[in-house]
Amino acid sequence: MFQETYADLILPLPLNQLFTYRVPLHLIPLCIPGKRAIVQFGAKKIYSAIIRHVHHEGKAIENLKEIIDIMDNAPMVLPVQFSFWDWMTAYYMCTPGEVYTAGIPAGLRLESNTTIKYNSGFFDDEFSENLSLNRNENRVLDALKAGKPLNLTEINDLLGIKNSMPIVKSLVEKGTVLVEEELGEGFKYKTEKYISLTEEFSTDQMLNQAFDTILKRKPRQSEILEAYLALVGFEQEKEPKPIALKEFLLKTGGKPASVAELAKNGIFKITVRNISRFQAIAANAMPVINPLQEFQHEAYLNILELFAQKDTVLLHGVTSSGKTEIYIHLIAKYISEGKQVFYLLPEIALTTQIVDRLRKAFGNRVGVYHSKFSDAERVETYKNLLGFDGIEGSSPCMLVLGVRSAVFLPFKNLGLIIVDEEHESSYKQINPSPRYQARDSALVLARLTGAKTLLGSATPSLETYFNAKSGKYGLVNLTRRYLDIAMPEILLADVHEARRKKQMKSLFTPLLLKEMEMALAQGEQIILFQNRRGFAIYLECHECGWVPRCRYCDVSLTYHRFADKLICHYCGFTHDVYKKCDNCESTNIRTKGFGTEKVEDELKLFFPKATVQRLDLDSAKGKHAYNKIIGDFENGKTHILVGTQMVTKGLDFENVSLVGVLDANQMLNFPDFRAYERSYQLMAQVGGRAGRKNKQGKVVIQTVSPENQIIRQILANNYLNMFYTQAAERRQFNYPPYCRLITITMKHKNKLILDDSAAEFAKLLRTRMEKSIIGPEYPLVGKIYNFYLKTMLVKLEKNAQAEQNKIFIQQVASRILNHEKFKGLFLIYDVDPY
DNA sequence: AGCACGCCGACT
DNA sequence: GTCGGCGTGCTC
Repeated sequence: MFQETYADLILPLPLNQLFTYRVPLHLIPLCIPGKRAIVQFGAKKIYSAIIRHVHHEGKAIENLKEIIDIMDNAPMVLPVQFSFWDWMTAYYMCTPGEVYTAGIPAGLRLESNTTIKYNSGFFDDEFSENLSLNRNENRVLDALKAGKPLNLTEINDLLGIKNSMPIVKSLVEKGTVLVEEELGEGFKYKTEKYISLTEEFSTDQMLNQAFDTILKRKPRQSEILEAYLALVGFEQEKEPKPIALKEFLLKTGGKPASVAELAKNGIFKITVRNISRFQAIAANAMPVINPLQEFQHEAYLNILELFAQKDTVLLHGVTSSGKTEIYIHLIAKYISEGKQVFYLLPEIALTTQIVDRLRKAFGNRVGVYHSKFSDAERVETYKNLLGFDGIEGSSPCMLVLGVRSAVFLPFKNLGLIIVDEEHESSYKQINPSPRYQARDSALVLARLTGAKTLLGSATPSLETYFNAKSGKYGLVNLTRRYLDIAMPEILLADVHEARRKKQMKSLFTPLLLKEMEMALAQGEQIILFQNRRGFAIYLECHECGWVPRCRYCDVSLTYHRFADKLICHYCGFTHDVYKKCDNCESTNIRTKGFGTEKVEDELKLFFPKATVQRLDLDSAKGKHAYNKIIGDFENGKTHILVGTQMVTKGLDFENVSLVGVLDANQMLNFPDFRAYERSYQLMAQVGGRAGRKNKQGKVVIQTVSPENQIIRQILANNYLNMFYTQAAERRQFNYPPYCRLITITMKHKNKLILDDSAAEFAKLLRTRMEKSIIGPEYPLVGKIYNFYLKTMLVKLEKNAQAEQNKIFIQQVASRILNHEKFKGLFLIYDVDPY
């Protein structure tokens, strides 16, 4: 009996369901889970969707649409990845489509775009009199007649209205324009032309004949042919060797026209090959793996021993203990056993420094997956791992260095995952959904693939260290520094006291100034750390205290000197700098607070001869800006580097003798249960940048509370002490690692409805999770983009059935969302918030 | 997320 | 009247 075939597909949309399509007969043999299918969704949109299940149970829905086409010869998403996707969807309370969007590079996700173009078959002379076009319709038509096709957004911009659909529709009805649905181009191979002898002319005999006849009076072509034969080393009866045209012309100085002539005469064959977008490492580059020092070797053996019993090991090694060297030896071991290694690291730590080091050790087998790479490059890496990148002679990378999103790569033979700087908060994706923790996700990936995981950090997160202490993870300590470089000396500068004695010079204490002068005098470099978070510059009226605020959000606007504008950090709203107070008309308006920009300015006053550079999100925006700043500092062009968190990340500089923390309290006072842990981590990491082979470095911490617990622990370089005191607090107040958190953010345009729905939501949740629900409360910023916000914190007991609880939350949520009274309510889940 | 549809206030 | 904003519902 004939059975209709159906496929459940994942569409790249935030919809909490799969969609069933009919599989037409001719596509049935090709329809395999993991491949992409092209389908129409809704009235016009066309997407590439992932085939999740193929089956014969037709839904009760009439008129199921058919799959238009199936794109791939083999699955793009492997069975293990589907397990991983399913886990992520359930754990982070997101939709399959969101995981698809996050996990597959954009070049592999096709989506149609609506374009509107002038109907050239339409003759306006004949009809224009009968057409009554209004002003907007005329403007659109004129623009289309004069220029290229436009999309809807462009027409919206052109007219300055939000929805130009009705206008386009009217124009279509009048026959003046055409609407086309175009599928995006997606990934394209980078190609290169190659030349070789045609088969016909692949023998001595034929070549001689060619020289004597066809090329007799063609000296240019003869030269080219001779040059080719000399270059490739012609051998009788052997396959003719192709050579890249570009390379050939460069080496021989020949003209492309002569080559073309030879091809026309049937002697040369020109082929087009797909080539890699990544620069090849010279074939003769010998792998360099430095031997380990004895204490490092011990740790290495220790890790391997623990891997025999545990799936996860934490390598807790002080800064400059040479963790990377140990990683390299582990990678070499796994690769030699034919296993792939995935090296996960934070965005900012993935620098040329580390890539070069690993390339030196592992040559061409290293793949890099970074957000600064173009999408085409990411597609290439993705396909390379699948084993069909279409590039001759390439094989799947054995080592992949990647950032957060690399956890989605299709490893086929994974043996080891290394998570470097494991404590880094940037492993957590905040927006958009899925709000996943890449370190935690990597652990799940390891479990699913049977790989081992090594977590590495000088300042492990409380969660990880807790797991190591409890025996869930193996623990290896590295307490010595490479070449026994001394730990830096840490000095406290009491800002409070300096203020009292009127000794503060702008942002600097006398101690920090003195140390800076000394370092500069000896030709040494300085890093200054100022975490601007929550402390940006804003304007204030000195007469009445008025502060400019965002029109849409409940926050004050911050001043950006670079753009000379006031900007809302939440919605991006910008406003010109106020010259006059909006409240009292006074012109006495000043800036308050300080960030890295201000520090940079002040430094120029105090140290006019020193070169100062700034490293933060603003200054490192461009593709190469970051590398330039780091490079300048590395080779000594810059004397003082001022930066935010970015300066703390895994960079090693030879000549830095002094690190200054400008305001430790700003971090300590941040309203978050992780503020102390973070402050410790940041200060320990940035402090670790100080010190050189033969000289002890210095760290100066400016603070108003020198007796603060964390400051004391930093001073004593006592991570363990920090761990125990912080863990005790977490236990007392029931925070991770003693429980799991979920924050639920509710959004509505109407404040009253928001309050009502939030109260109702909390009430329903409390029926089953009485003690676990905190709030709802207004967050620090109570209104963003004209939406009022309320948050609720869910604390799940460590051993509670987390999955059951999440399902319960979602059930309650759908009741609330479907409630007539609460229309227009949005919910955002953040599981394990950071 | 798009996109269609329908309601409603504010202009020519 | 009609234009354009905005809320609501649906997508195999």
